[in-house]
Amino acid sequence: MSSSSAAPAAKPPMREALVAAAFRLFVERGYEQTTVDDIVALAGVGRRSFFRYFPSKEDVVFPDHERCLAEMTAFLAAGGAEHEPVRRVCDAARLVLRMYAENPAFSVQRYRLTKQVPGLRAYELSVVWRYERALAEYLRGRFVGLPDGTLRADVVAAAVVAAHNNGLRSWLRSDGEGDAGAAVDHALGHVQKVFGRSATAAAAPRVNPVPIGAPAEDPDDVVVLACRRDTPLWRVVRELERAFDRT
Amino acid sequence: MSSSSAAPAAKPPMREALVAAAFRLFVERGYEQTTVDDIVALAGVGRRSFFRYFPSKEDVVFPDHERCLAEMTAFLAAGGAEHEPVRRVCDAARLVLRMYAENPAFSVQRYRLTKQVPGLRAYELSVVWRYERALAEYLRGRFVGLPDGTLRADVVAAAVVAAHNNGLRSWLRSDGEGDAGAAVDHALGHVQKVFGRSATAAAAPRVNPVPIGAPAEDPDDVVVLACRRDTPLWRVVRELERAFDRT
DNA sequence: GCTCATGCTGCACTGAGTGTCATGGCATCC
DNA sequence: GGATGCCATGACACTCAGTGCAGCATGAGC
Repeated sequence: MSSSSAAPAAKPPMREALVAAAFRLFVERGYEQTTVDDIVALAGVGRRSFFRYFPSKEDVVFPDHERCLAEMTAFLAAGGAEHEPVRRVCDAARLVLRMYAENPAFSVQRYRLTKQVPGLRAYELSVVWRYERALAEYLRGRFVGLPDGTLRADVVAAAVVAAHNNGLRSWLRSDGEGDAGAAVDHALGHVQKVFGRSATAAAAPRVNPVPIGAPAEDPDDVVVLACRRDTPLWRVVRELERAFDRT
Repeated sequence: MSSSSAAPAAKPPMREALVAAAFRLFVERGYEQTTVDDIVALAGVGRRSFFRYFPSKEDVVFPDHERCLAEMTAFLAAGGAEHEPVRRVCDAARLVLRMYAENPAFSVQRYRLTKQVPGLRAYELSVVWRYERALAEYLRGRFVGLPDGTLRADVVAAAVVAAHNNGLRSWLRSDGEGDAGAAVDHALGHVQKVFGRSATAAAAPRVNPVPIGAPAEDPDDVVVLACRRDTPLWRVVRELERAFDRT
């Protein structure tokens, strides 16, 4: 009855069987106390088959990150120059959150595992690093020509990943009860406030002649005036007036 | 003749002998092509002694990070509330750079190794992660009470680490020829411009009553006034005057 | 029925990492 | 000076992750 007609479905269930067996044992007796032989014994398959589906014991804990990374890469490659770069990478980060939110129970279990097993933490870091590199590469392309383009790309990518993880972890700590999307949106919104569009102005420590009276196409848009603290007051006022006159 | 009188010196040179032997073999025939038995054979010691000095084969590639991490932790713990938080973590990051710059040739060799051996890259990521956590913990303490304090701490820590690594890597790519300090200073300066002190104001879209006329203890210090773009001009001026009056 | 391909299994092997015990130097104490 | 205890090292055996290889099943195509 299980017609294997549809193309992308009906893959061999051995992968899922191995993941299920592995997590049962990991939760029961711990990751390091579980050998690969234990896993394949419980799954009822040969030991060699395990390493056919997972290149290492750690990989069975993160069975879907490879797919998600491919999705993110495709998402970034698809977006042309019509999107604002920082917003684009924030949206890309939300793809990762979506993957976590699809299986809250699984994600929470995995979070507890990675929190206490150093080897898994290291593995997770290498996964996160690949996400961050994907974001940074995209931003480097978008920032090409800007002064310190690669530096800004790296910094923004790191900030986005940190914010995403901050929101994600607070959701995971709540055992997947709260609203994952809201937590991450809030965190990413913070980063967008700091870097989105105004980052250019904030990085240049001189009076910024942006027309303040212009119509507010983005209500959250801000104008930044920066000066050295010892600037004479009359100069601040004069530069302000000059900026206002440009309107 | 080698009087072992001084307390902190004359430690067993076996550690250094193992590092030297390991690196000779790593650069000669590659990291994965070198077994621990090869290393101890070249160093002329027993295999068990290797794991007495290094908990894993990877650790021999990063023999001084543990010490550097301890230094950073101490540095952050020593600094009271009199230092500006973002500047403080930037200075802490410079401790890592100093460690790299002490042995340029060694650092460049290690860089080439970690660049092409995935296992070493993963290990390095876990080391960097511990630095980042140290910075973030410090910042969380300094940002306590601020809205989104932990989020800001995580984001700033990630940005500082990313900037530091950006500068460090560009120096390593130049085979340690250029000025490492200048590269990292430039990168960290970028982050300080974005987050330093003004981060609070930039993140909160309201007038920030920082006393502008105060003496400039730091000539690079900046004051940021942020407001929504559709704020009436008279309100901007009034808030400015009010801020100035606080001096 | 034969064959070829594919996927699974068992087996043997390498190499990292650990526990345990014996040895041998070295300082101390009597 | 000799006995004692400590500590660093070394030697051996063991577990377990990961890999290469060879055999064996099943299922499709001719």
